Formats: sequence, C-alpha cells, structure tokens
Amino acid sequence: MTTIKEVAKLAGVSVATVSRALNNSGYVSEEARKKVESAVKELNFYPNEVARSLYQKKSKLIGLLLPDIANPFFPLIAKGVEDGVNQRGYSLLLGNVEDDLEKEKDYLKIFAQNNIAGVISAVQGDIKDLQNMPFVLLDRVESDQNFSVHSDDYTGGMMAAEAIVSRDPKEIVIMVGPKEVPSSAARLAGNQKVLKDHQLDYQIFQTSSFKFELAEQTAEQFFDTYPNVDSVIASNDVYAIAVMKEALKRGRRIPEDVQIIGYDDMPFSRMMYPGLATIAQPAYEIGYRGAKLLCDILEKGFVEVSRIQLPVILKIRESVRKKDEDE
Amino acid sequence: MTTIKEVAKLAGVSVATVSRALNNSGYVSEEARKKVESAVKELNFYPNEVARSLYQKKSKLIGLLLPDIANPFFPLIAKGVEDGVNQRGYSLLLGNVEDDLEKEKDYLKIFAQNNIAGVISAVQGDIKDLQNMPFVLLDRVESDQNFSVHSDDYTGGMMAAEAIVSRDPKEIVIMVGPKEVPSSAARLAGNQKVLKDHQLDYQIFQTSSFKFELAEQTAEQFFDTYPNVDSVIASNDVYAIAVMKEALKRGRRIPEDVQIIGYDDMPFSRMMYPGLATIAQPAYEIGYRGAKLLCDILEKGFVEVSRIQLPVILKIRESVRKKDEDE
DNA sequence: TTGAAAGCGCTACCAA
DNA sequence: TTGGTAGCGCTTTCAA
Repeated sequence: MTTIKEVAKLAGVSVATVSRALNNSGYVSEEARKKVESAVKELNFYPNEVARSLYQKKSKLIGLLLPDIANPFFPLIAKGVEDGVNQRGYSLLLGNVEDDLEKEKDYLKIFAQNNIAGVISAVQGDIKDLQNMPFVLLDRVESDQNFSVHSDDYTGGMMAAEAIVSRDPKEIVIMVGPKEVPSSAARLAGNQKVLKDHQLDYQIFQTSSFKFELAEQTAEQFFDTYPNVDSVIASNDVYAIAVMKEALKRGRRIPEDVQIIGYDDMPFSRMMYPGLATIAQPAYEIGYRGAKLLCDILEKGFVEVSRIQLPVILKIRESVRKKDEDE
Repeated sequence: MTTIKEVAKLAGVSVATVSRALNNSGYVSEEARKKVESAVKELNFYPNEVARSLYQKKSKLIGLLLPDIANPFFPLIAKGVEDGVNQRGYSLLLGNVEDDLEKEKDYLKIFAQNNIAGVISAVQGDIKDLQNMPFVLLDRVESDQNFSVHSDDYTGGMMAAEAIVSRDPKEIVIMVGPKEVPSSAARLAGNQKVLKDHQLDYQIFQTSSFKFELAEQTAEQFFDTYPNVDSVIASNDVYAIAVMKEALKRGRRIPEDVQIIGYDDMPFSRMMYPGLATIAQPAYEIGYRGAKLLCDILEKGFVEVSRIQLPVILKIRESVRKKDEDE
C-alpha cells in the first residue's frame, strides 16, 4: 500500500502539502501541485479511507437497512440507493435485517463502529435506535418530522379500488398487509374510501406478514375463507401472484371468474400470464431519491424538502376484466 | 462516542490494559478485568472499528461484488453470503457491478481504500484486478487454482436434457446463455451429451445476456425463429418464464404444445401457473459456503478444500409433460 | 501483570 | 505558500 508519505518523498514536498493538494484545501503552488500529481500517478497512489475516516470521525460509508433482500421489491430499492450514493462518492454497508429487531440493533452498532456517515432504512424498527446518525427512511410514514421518501399509498389504495369498482365486481375481498406497516393502513384507507363512496360491500382478509415464503399458504387460506370471491385487492404483488396461482389451481379463470389487482409492480408482475394488474411503486426511484436526500443532509446540513412523496401509477393488465364502459 | 481512554479512566487502569482485556490478549489480572468490564458496561462502550482497522491494516469488512442485484438469483446469494460472514463477525460492503468493467474496478479500489479483509465476487471480471486481496469466486469456474464455489453445471445440463428426452420431444431448442459465462458452456455441454447419446436433433438459440429487461424481447425473437418448437431447454428461469408467457400469448398450450425447463429455481418459479420445471441451484448455499470459505482463508490462512462444487436438483413441475413411461 | 509510548495513514493547525 | 506536528482511537511492543 502506497502512503501519502511516499508520495511526499517522491514529490519532494511535505505530507501536509500532498494532503492539501489532494483535497484542494488551503494553499498549494502550481509547481507543488504538479509535482504531487505526477508522484501520485507514478506511485498509483490513492488515499486510505480508513485513516481519513478515523480523523474525520466520519467515513464515506452509508448503512443500508433492508427488511428482506429476498423480497423482490427491495433489490430495486437497493439499486436505486446504490446509484444515488455512488454518484456522491459514498458506498454502502449492507444490513439485511430479516424483520429481526435484534439484528437491526446489531447492525446499527456495527454502523456506528465504522463511523458511518448516515443510514438509509426501509425497516420498521424504532427510530430511537438510530441514535444520532443522520438517516432517511424509505417507504415508511411515521411521525411528521422525519426525513423520508415514500409513495402515495392512500392514492394507490384508491386507484386499486377504483380499478376493481369499474369492472363489475361481485364479491370483493381486500387482502391487507401487516397492521404494523403504516403503508398497509394507508392503502386500506384508500380502498375503503372508494368502496364506501360506491356503497359496495367488501370483506377484509388480514395477513400478518409480507414474507415470500408464506405467500402460497396464505393464498390457500384466503380461498378457503372466501371461496366465492370474484375480485381481489391484494396486499402486494407477491401475494397477488400466489392468489392467482391458487385460483387457477382451483379451476377458476382469470379474470373471468376472479379478477385480481396487486401492489408494487415488481419486475415479474408483467411476465405473468395473464399479466398482473397492479399499482406501480417507483422502487428504484424511492431508493435513488432517498440516497440523494441523505447526501444533501450530509453535505449541506439542511434540505429544502425533507419528506418526499412519489406518485404511483395504475398498471392495467390482463388479470382484471374489461372496464364496464368498454363492454 | 465513548473511547477506550474514558473506559481506562473510569476503571482506573491504563488503555493498554483495557485493550488487552477487550481482546483477551496478553496478561490481565482478574481484578483488572472485572474493573474494565464494569466500566465498559457503565459507559456502554464498544470499540471503534475504524481505529482498529487502521492499525491492523485490515478491517472487518468484506466486499461483495454482484453482477446485477435486480436479477432474482443474486439476492439469494447475497443473503447466504451475509449470513455466512455475519456469523464470523464480518459485514458486507455492497458492490453492484452491472456488468460494467469500470464499475468493478472502481469498487475494487474502494474496497482497498477501506482495508477490506477479502472479496466475494460473482462477476465475470478479470481476476488480476483483485490484486492481493483474498477472494472467493461464486458461480464461476475458470482456472484451477481458484477459491470458488459453484454448482454442478454439467450435470445440471444433463438433467435438464434428460427431463426433456424422456418426455416425447418433437422439436428441441436449447436456449444458451452468454458465451463468456463459463457455466453456460458447461450446461450446454451437458445438454448436448444427453441429446447426442439419444441421437436427437436440436437447434441452438444463442442469447447475449442474462439481463432481466431483455427477456421478453428475446422470447419473441425465439418464437419468431423457431415457431414450431415443442421442447425448450432455457438458459435460466427468467428467460424460461418469458418464453412461457410468449408461448401462451401465441395460443400454445403448456405443456401440451410446448414444454419448457428452466435453470436456477428462483423463488418465483414455483409460483407460476403452470409451475416451471427447472434445475435448482442452491443459491443461498452457494453464498453461504463462499462466505465460510473466505472466512476460513482469512482466519486460518489455509483451507482443506478450495473449490466447492454443490449438487443441483431436478424440479419437475407442470411446465413439462408427463414422462413417457407414466402414460 | 502493568503502563508508557510509538505508530497505523491521514488532516488540520500553527508557525515560519 | 510551506512543513512540522499533534492527534483521530486503537493495538502492541517493551521496560518496569
């Protein structure tokens, strides 16, 4: 490993001058700069971030907390976050938390031990655990003073319900995600607003998790509970796909006998057959904007907008019937 | 941030003693240890990894290089790697490379700047770029002296072909992944061995990428090129699913008119309808074993086995027809 | 068994 | 405009 000392020696200047030249801080004569530059090139020198970080008490690392990287919604978020922080010179320390509060705490400790510059979190944990680290929350809407990026769940819920309402529903069941997840509640509220406005009856099927592994058995329970359901507003695309499969297995046609709308628009949703109608959340964008927001906080110390809400988009695909007026 | 100095002061000993007590290195009297422990507890002290890492010239971080985290095969690998390294006290620095050689180099530099302990890579880049960092390669079989974990692609290719052969194929097309990817070649060799042994004709459809975004248009081209195909050996599950969708769109029944077998067994493959028959690669296990292998290298300095090959499993699902003998 | 002190690579202060 | 130097928090000699 080449150090600043060796560069200084080769350039015939002091380490202080090299440091100044490298960081464009303080006075460096044109001549000295030239000498440093060529020494840096010759030795293929790049500064050790660990030493920097020790002195600054702040590294170029950002901690990323994810609930479950195997859930196909989160890799996209991660990609957005990564692109965003990279552009500003930061890298990511990965923390896949698995809905485990202990694991989350462990990671926050590790983050602190590594002089992390900030945290981007998409998990539901306790904000207080974040201590004094700068942070941005993704896909969570809790208290009002938070720095966060999320999409418009209430409107999304309304759009999903409207898509169903306008397609001749007979028996509507809303599949609701875990109660603790704020976005589930907002979506449900949006669903209900629309259904009530149209004076339509509906049932609620509460799920306790978004976990991939539970989707199939949940779908079975779902149809056991509501065998005659004809219109499903699913909690997310993973569960919607499981419901679709279960419906087809039970010999029900989609969308003729059962129509389904999901939530998220995962990459796979459009590759289903029939294609899954859904509310598209801009997952990559959520991550990307979250990254930018955090970087702004870190660099400027303040931000104009601290809560970013992104729009959702209705994606009509073949898993829902044709609209009433189209018929 | 609490430092070792404050702990020393509170405990009434020197920082050297605190350090020794924390690391169980050198002599520490029982009495001193007690005092240190209670001071640590009282101050809620935890050591700064950055300072440690600066002195040791080696951090507790491991760099993870992935080709594309949005490809559903890799989050599972990442999860395995993460669990594996966590158990040994390491954390992950994420490097999503996007099949971009420059980006890979950038990440390796960042890894070096952060005194990374080692690298786990699932990308196809140049090994020499890894310089002197200890590394483990996943899912790659290149030269013989490498540290690597991969699954048995040749056998997997044979299994896929056998599954088709025993199911009354009429017109077989093998969809082959990118030429540069060693595992594609091995799978193809396995396919061909079996087909030749059975003296069956087949066509080869070469793809240039594993990229998710290209799957749908590739599937279209596939059917344009081979409109009468009745048995498809796909390069992976993503492309198999795209082929399934395209077949259904064209009014061909699965598996009666077209039968398909994939490769990987992504979580979604079993949630398709019909379920996608495939060769299951133990993605999580590949990551986990890779992590263990690297940790062994780092801690012991040597390993008994440096190349780990994991078995693959044939998963028969409804996307292939019934076996000849079953009829 | 202990503590003083050097040093990991870098930045920033201060004096020249 | 420059260089000497202290110090970031920790580990590890080495002498006591």
